[in-house]
Amino acid sequence: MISQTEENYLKALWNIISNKGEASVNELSKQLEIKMPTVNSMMKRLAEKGLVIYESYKPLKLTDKGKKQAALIIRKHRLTEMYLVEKMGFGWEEVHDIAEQIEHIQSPAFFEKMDELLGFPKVDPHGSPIPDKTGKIEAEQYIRYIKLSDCREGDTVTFMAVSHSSDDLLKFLNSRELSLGSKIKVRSIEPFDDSMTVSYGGRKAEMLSNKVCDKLLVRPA
Amino acid sequence: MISQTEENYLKALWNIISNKGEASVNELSKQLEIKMPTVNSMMKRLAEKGLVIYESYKPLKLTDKGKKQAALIIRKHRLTEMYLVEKMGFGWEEVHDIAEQIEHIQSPAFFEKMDELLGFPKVDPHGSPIPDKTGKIEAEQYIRYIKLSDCREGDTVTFMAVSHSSDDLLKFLNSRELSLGSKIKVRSIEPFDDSMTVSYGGRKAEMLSNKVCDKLLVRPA
DNA sequence: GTAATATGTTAGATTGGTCTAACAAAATTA
DNA sequence: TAATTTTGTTAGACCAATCTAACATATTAC
Repeated sequence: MISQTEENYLKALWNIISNKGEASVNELSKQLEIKMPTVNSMMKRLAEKGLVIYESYKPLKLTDKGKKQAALIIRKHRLTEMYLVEKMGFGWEEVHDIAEQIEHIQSPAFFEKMDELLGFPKVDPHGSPIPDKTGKIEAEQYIRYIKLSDCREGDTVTFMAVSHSSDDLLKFLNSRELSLGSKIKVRSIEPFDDSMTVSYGGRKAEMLSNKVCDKLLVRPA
Repeated sequence: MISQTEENYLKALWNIISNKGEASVNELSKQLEIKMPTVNSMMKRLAEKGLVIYESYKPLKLTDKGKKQAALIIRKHRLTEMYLVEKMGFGWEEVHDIAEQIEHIQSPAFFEKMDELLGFPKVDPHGSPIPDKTGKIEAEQYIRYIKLSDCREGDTVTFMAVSHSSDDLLKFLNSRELSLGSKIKVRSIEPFDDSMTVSYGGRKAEMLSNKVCDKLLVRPA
C-alpha cells in the first residue's frame, strides 16, 4: 500500500518537521538528495493518499495518519538500531545504514520480537526516543534535555543523547570515551570560539569544539 | 547495480535449476507469479548483464557469475532463517517470509555478524545447506540424502532436511513432534497409498502419507 | 503428418520514480 | 519599489517493471 520510497519521504518529512516545526519542498529535496520537481509530485501523491497536507507555495504538513505512519517507521528504525547494538554487538556509529534498510521490512512479528528481546526499550543507542506501537512518543524527559553548548562554566550534567548524529561525530565520541550516561563537568569555556574544556569519567580535561557541544544533549544535575 | 527484482528472478532461476536441472520461461513465470512476457524481457536484461544465458526457445541457464550471485542471495536467506530461529526464537515455519525480505539487505557486515553469532552454520533450520561466502555449497552429505518415501519396511534413518517446505508441512511436523535429527524407523508401508507407519522419539506408530514422506530427506543409518 | 495445445516472443500500454528545462511566485536585497 | 535571488510548479522525457493482445514456434495428441 505504501512503498519504500514513500516511506522515505514520510520519514524525512517527519524529521524535518520535528526539528524545525515545518518543512518545505526545498528542504526535503536537499535532505533526500532528490530534485524539487520529483519531491513536488510525490507530495501531491502523498496528499492524495491522505498522508500529507499540500497546498501550493505553503509549508508542508503531515496529516495525523501521516504522522502515525512516519512514527511507526522511526520506531522500526530505532528498535533496529538498538537491537544491532545490544544483541549483535555493533557500535553505535555502525548501525544507521543497516537500520535504514531494515526499517522497511513488513513483519509486525519481527519487530515485536525485537522489542521483547530488548525489554521494550524507550530510547535508541543515540538516546533518541522510540515511538510506541501506536506511534506516540513518551518524551517527557527528552524534551527537557538541553544542549551542552548552552551550559555554563561549573555546570555538571549527564550526557543523555546525540542529536542528528553523524558517523564522524560518533567516532569522535568513541575516541574520547564519551558515552551516554557520562557525568560531564564544564571546566571552562573559551570566549573566542566557545569551545569547552570538560571533565568526565577518567578524563580530566578534554577540549570539545562548539560544533560538538551543540550536538550533545544533556540533563542538568 | 542489481535490483531487488532482479535478485528475485535470479533466486527463482537458481531454485528451479537446482531441482530440475534446467528452467523455462514458463516455470519461472509460474513460480514468480509474473506473466511470461515480463519474465521474457527480464531474461534479456539479465543476459545483457552477464548473469543469464538466454537464447530464444532454449532452456534458461545461469552464467557462473549468475550462479554466484544467486547463491549469495540464498546464503543471506538461509543465514537469516537460522538467525531468526536460533537467536530470536521463531519457529521454523515462521521464518520464510521475513527472510525473503531480509535477504535483500545490502550490508556484508550484517550477515558476517549473523554468521559469526551462529557459529558459522552449514545448514538452515530446514536442513538446507548454506552456501559459503564465495557462493559454494559444501553438500557432500546433503546430496546423499534420500527421501523417506524411498525407504523400505524395517529401515532406520535420521531425519536431516525438509525439501521445499511449505508452512503447512512444517506445522504438520510440529504437531507430530517430528524434528530434524529424529531417528525414524519404518514400521510398515501400506501398499494401497504408500503411506508409512513409523516410530520415532516418543511416538510408537505415526501414520505419514506418501505426500509427506516425499518431502522428508533422511540419512540411512 | 497434420491439428491442437502449450510455450515463447513481440509490440505497445501503464505506473512509479526519477530527471531537465522552462516558467511562476515569494522572499530578499539594493 | 524594483531588481535579483531563491523557492516552487508545470511540462515533458526516460527507465524499470509490470500488463494485455497478437503472433510465432515447439510439443503433444490423434
